[in-house]
Amino acid sequence: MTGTRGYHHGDLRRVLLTAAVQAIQEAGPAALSLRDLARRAGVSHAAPAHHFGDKAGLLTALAVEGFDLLAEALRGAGDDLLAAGVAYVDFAVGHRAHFEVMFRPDLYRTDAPEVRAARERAGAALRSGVSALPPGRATVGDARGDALAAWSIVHGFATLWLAGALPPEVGGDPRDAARAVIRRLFWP
Amino acid sequence: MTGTRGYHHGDLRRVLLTAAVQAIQEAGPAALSLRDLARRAGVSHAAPAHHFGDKAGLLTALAVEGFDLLAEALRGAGDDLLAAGVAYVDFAVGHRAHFEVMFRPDLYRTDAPEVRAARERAGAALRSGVSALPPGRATVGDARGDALAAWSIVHGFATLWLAGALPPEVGGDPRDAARAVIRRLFWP
DNA sequence: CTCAAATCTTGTCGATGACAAGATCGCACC
DNA sequence: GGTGCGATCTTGTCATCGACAAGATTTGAG
Repeated sequence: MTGTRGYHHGDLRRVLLTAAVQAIQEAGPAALSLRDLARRAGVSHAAPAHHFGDKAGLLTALAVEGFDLLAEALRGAGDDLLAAGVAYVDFAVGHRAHFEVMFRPDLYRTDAPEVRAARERAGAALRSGVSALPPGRATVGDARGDALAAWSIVHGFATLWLAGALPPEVGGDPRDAARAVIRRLFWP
Repeated sequence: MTGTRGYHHGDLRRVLLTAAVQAIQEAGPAALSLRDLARRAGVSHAAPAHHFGDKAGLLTALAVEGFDLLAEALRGAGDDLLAAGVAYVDFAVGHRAHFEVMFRPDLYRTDAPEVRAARERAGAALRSGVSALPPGRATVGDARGDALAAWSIVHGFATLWLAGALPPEVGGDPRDAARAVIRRLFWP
């Protein structure tokens, strides 16, 4: 139970997921290799298949974990729109590997029941974070449209940040830059 | 010059790029295979390497082409902010393969000089599209911040749309949905 | 204590990317 | 009109990868 010795690893599933996060942070999801993960974990090349079936299975598990981590982060931000937006960007930067997998439907099985459920939990947290518009800026009509606009702007900023597409003038702190961007949406 | 006969293909480079666009649209960039492209083009498995060096080289060429197509699309939209935003989303949906490669730095050589140049051309077109804010909504301070917010919201919407992450209530026409989202940024 | 299921290993196959070496073509130059 | 050289494409090869099959080891329920 304490480590990696013995025939049975003890907690291989978790170790593989953690190694996958590490590997994706280093070289992106495209370069991910199950055999490399097995080497990192000190097990044989076929061990990962037992826990995840195939590569898409491992990434499916990673996506589920990612949506749950995102839901948790958004809940922690409370009902404040600005805080929720910053939390979204902060999650993307802080859990880059999860985030990069979650929105790449060609990499995993988006229709798996666990994925649907986790995605729904994150969606509920997101809607809750957007539900409270700033005072003096009541919803004029379509609250769903407000939510979509808010999601779009934070998702776009996070994606551009992660892609390294933003010019250097934006600065080095994603939270500060994100705040300035979000403010322009509902505090014009 | 007219086709694929003979030892020399005639226009293999272009044919391979077109086949790559097709293949990426079918199965995503992760499933792209140089040997599959060679089969589609009717050439040997090593022919692509001559034109692009390696897989990253082919995707680099695809990214350059994508940034140039984007610049062209944005210039076509003129100086209208709303039109430029819709054009951005329209480009992402209409040139899905290019767009999915352009913002994935782990897939190609983002520091190649041709990439830097093409990216700069697209960036200039983008800034020009955002330069003219709607009447009655003059820039209060930071025009660069306005541009970043506009880029973020259209990029985020396009990415979420392509990922199939948006709920069905958004509707089937990305241009209409994008217009509604963009309007919330500068016409609150 | 026994045995079945869970876990991991070894072995293998087809596919892939990258590289090397050779064949063929086209064109500038004489 | 030839000729040689560079560009283009082919064939051959190797290490790596994902997936699968079959076997070995361990755990734990009964």
